[in-house]
Amino acid sequence: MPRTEEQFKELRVKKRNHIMNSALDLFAQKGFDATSISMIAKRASISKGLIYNYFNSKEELIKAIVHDGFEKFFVEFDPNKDGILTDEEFIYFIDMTFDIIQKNLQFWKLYFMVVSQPQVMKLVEEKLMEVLIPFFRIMTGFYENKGYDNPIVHARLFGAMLDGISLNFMIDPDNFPVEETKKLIIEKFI
Amino acid sequence: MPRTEEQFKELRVKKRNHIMNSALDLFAQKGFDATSISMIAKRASISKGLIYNYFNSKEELIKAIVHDGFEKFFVEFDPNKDGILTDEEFIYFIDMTFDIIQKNLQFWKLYFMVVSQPQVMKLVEEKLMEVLIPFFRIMTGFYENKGYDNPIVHARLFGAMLDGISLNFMIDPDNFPVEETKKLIIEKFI
Amino acid sequence: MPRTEEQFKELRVKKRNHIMNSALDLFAQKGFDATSISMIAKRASISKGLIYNYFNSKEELIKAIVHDGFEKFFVEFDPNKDGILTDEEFIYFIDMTFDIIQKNLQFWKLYFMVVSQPQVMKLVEEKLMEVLIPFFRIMTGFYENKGYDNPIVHARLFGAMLDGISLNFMIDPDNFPVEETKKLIIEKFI
Amino acid sequence: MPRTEEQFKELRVKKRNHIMNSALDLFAQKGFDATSISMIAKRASISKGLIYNYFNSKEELIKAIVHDGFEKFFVEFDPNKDGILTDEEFIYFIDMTFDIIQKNLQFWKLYFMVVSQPQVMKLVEEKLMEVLIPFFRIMTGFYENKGYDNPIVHARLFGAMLDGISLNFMIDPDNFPVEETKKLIIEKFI
DNA sequence: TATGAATGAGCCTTCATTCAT
DNA sequence: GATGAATGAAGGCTCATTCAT
Repeated sequence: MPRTEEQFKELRVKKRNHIMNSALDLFAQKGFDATSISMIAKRASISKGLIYNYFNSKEELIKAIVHDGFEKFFVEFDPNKDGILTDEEFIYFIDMTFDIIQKNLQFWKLYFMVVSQPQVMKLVEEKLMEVLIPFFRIMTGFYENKGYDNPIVHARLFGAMLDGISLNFMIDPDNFPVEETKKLIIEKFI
Repeated sequence: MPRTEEQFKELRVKKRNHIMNSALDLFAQKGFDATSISMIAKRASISKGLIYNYFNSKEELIKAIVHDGFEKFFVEFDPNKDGILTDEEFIYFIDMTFDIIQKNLQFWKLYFMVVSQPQVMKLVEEKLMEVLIPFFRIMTGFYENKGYDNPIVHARLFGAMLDGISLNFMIDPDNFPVEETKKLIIEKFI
Repeated sequence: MPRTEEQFKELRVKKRNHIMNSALDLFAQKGFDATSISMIAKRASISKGLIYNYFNSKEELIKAIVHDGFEKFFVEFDPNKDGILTDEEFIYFIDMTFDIIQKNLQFWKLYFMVVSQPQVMKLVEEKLMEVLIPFFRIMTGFYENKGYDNPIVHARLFGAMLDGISLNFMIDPDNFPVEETKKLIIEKFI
Repeated sequence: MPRTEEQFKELRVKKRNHIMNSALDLFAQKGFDATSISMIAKRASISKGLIYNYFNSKEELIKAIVHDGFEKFFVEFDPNKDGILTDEEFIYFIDMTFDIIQKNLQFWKLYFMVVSQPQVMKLVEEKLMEVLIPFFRIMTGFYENKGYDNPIVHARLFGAMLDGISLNFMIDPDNFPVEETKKLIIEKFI
């Protein structure tokens, strides 16, 4: 009894995700260059060759991981999709951000790795901008609506601070004072 | 008749620095793994082998670069070395920080590369802490003296923000609104 | 459709032996250090990289060769496996020894190379002892049964002489008076 | 006050010997390839360059060591230089041999290393023969005078046994039953 | 005579990628 | 779709030897 095309496709998607997750774990733990295709294959319990059935190269693989990760992040940001952030949404967003980072620690480790390694950054620059530009637009709008005279600088500082916090949180997640930091951010940036 | 010991020593120090500078350029530009010893040799206009006359391994080389860089940074921080930061010193420090980053862009690229690549981070973790711990102690003291009730969280947030700003500045130095950001930081964090 | 596990295994065993034989030839002919992985690959008509698919390092490779060789030797010694050597078995053993050396000249060259190169000896010391200790036990038993008062010294002298003969035979096999030497040994050591 | 030419020459000879001794130690301990010129220089407390002032190459150096060692051995063998060995001289020779080996353990380690490494053997083959041929001539003469019908085989077996004993002694000098072995040799080979 | 910086060839090893099965 | 043997380029590193001083 042959499977339907649908079933095949679903299987492929599942396996593809499985490979990406295995790779993400290793990339985040060891770095891009220090992770070999062999290691990924072993971790995913498949053969080396099969990886090339799903991704054309190691670079395509990390590209796919980063793209996917940002796609997910994008969906969770700006809840009602109107491009406008109210104070309540802003607070909710801060909450969400820590939540997302905590749940996807691996991915954010990868993110910083990518950002600080030019050779890898090139691969994902475009996708990154696709996410960051709307983010800055919304944040700038938020400060504009508050009537600040330099909303762009505010937005950039806020973005930078978020990067910094993520970085620090990621380096030592267990000792980071999450709740108190949230409060302080809200106090200072709203 | 051989050179005097003095002559040899001077030669070594000079050449060592030359190698470190060449390596820093490439590490910052391409990343640690993507930079080969061959490339460093070519950039420094010396033979591959000579590098190993000055550094036992590629890892030792990056270690030396990071150590050196932090040593310099350490000297410029806390101007009067009393471990106490006044408001004026704080403002001066913000100024200095941007200055230092601007002048040593390469080094700070390297710094983020190091922090976000576990395999490299291990090599310099100790030295890094040697610099960061006093920094946090002083910052915590600063907020304590201001009578805030959670000086540690303030200090961490400030540190994180500084990381984030450096990172953003570093990625796109030409379009970063330096002066306005400085003002905003002072306004928000003093 | 991939090969069956069976097919892969057979392939591996065959290729592994092929590599070991190629390596043995060269090690025996040129010495361990003077034989490069490149040379072995060329002799085996495979790529350098493939050798590392079968052996983790050059050291592992020589280790495997020595282990294998001794394993074979061990099987041919002490024919009826009772741990006791009769006069007839002793004579047979002398015969066998020359035979084995003659047939595995390469391997015995390697053996002396190994024994006299500390850095290589370390690698195979354990395996060597695994073979030599039972050999000495049996030889000591042989002289004990003859009622000699210093069977251990007899056994050692016999072993030493065998080493020496092998060494001399190996250096110039064509001019070595095999048959007459056998007779003389039997005459002197029985 | 300039030194006389004589004094210069003596100094050169002394330094040359010093280098050779340092090198011998290391060659015997680590093997020829595993010993670098740098290590020899360090052990001799001189510069790398100076070694090349005394020896044209690493190969020349080991050659000189082996030549020198055999020269010394040759002098101590056949005490009265008449080319004839009496029973007493033979016994004395056995004694001497163990003595010499014990006193020059390093050198004899080197000897076996050399013999079993074709690449090195080539370098000293000629010199070796220069010593071995007279040795065999004398030993053959010894057995001829005793009226044996195969004096050459006797001589070769004796030589081989001496090699074997030296090898075994060298591998584990502390546990070798020197005195008893001497007795046994005399008993069996005279 | 003596030094050690400098070279460059060559070594061991790794790994992304291909391909026959 | 799936396997893993096989390749080949490149990387880090060592070391005999040379040479300016």
